[in-house]
Amino acid sequence: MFHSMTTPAPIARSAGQHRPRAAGPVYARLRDLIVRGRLAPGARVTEAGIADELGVSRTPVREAMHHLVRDGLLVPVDGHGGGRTRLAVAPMDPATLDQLYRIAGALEGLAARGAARLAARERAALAGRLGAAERAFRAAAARRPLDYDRLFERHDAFHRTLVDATAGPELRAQLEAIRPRVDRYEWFYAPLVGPDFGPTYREHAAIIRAVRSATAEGIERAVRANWFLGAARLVRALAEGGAGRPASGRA
Amino acid sequence: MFHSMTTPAPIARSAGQHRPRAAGPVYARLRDLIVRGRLAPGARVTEAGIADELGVSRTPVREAMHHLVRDGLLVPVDGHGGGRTRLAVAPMDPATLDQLYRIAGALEGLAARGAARLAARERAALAGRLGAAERAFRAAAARRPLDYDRLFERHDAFHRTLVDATAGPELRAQLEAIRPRVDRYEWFYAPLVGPDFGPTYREHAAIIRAVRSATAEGIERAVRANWFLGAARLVRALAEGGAGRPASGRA
DNA sequence: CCGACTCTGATTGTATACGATTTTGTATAC
DNA sequence: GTATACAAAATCGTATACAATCAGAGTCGG
Repeated sequence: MFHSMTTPAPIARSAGQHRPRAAGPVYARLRDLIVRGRLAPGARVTEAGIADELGVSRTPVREAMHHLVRDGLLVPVDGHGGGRTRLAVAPMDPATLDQLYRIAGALEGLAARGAARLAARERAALAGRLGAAERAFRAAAARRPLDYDRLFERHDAFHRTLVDATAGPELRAQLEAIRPRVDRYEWFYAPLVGPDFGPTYREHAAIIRAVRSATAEGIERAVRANWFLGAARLVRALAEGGAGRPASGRA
Repeated sequence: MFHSMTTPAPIARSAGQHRPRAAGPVYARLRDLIVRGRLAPGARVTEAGIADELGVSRTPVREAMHHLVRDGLLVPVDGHGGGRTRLAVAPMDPATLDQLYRIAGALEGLAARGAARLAARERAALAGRLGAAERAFRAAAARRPLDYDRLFERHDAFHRTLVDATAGPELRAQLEAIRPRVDRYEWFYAPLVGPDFGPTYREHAAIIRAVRSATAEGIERAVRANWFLGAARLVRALAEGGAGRPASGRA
């Protein structure tokens, strides 16, 4: 397993005899593996297998896997009637994508309403920061060849700027909870959408305008539109173009 | 600990020598303990303590506690800077309550939009079921003395009827994820609100009317209003009335 | 009397052993 | 050739042991 990984090396057994907390790194590693498609949808994942692969015992792996189940990146596989739970990488399908994006839109839209309660000075400052983030995103989108890592980072930064300025801790936590899955779809289908980011540019611009001067309802509408339309774009691209990025993992 | 529990007995060591899956029951038990206030906000929770109390080893308790952290019912206590995480029952405060209810409103509102896409016949049927659920809720609210367990069950049933008919699996999962915390606040502050459920009746009636004949926007607005106004009621009740239900747990 | 230091107890994180159940592979009968 | 029965491997859930670290009490010095 993980034949395509660039670093199949064991987990941080780096310095000294210290036994660093392994569950966190294991989780992060597994999550990224799934989000970036190195572990294909449907691939079965076993505790011992991952543990061997990463050079830790089953205990932290088990904890990480439970975490991933909670994230929706791993799902219990069919039979397990007895009480046993065999896990596999969650499948990807357009219906889930649509729901996920709508949820993200509803949550981020709810957060963004808070921008209307900001003082005029702060609203302007936020709009300015969003403009800067958007410019950075466009710059990344203009580079050739496309650097997807950078592009995703810039795109995330735009939304993070908005959320950090408007959402409370609970809302932020909710958004963080679904982000791995959203990122997974984004990463997977990106080649189908790009390199034409025109609609995204326009929707982001509308968000910035709304943050600058619209009512709470207007801001929320703009944010939701971005997510809802993004979902529609991806679903359509999927229906037309077929499979997305070739998964280097194995099924 | 758990002096006030009615059944401090060990977990299901009931039949045969079978070792039943313990993590699930441990989670459910701990969650209910917190939701119903038997474990007071701020109370520290240790793995070994719970394990002894419930007659299982630390392993399933550990799993359950991680689950509860994810639910937001347990939080890492102050320092934990090193890499160690001591856990305590999450505190309760009006700001969190407000955010939680707004999130629930946004999600359930998003779900309820789906009612507008239903066939006329099914919309009417859903409105009928909601009406029945609402009548059951009012009946429970009219009983004296108030049976909170029954009241909560009926109230949940109303919302569940709506969500089950309109939300996809992802959205339902999101709502389930925040429900324990919502229930916790609901349970804790109920004595402050009741027995005057007039506003709740009116808001539920508005939801039913909207489901019967309004647009997606109208339905969503009605659902949101119920949650947003509910949050406002609880926050206000808290500000006026002071502490809610006396916690029988220890701090 | 107050502050810094040390030591001990408590608590978490990880590793490993064991039992139980499911799944898979093989051989045999029809 | 197919299906069934049995055996063997695999995998999960739990328990327990051990190591490392942190919090707090107690003590000593100023």
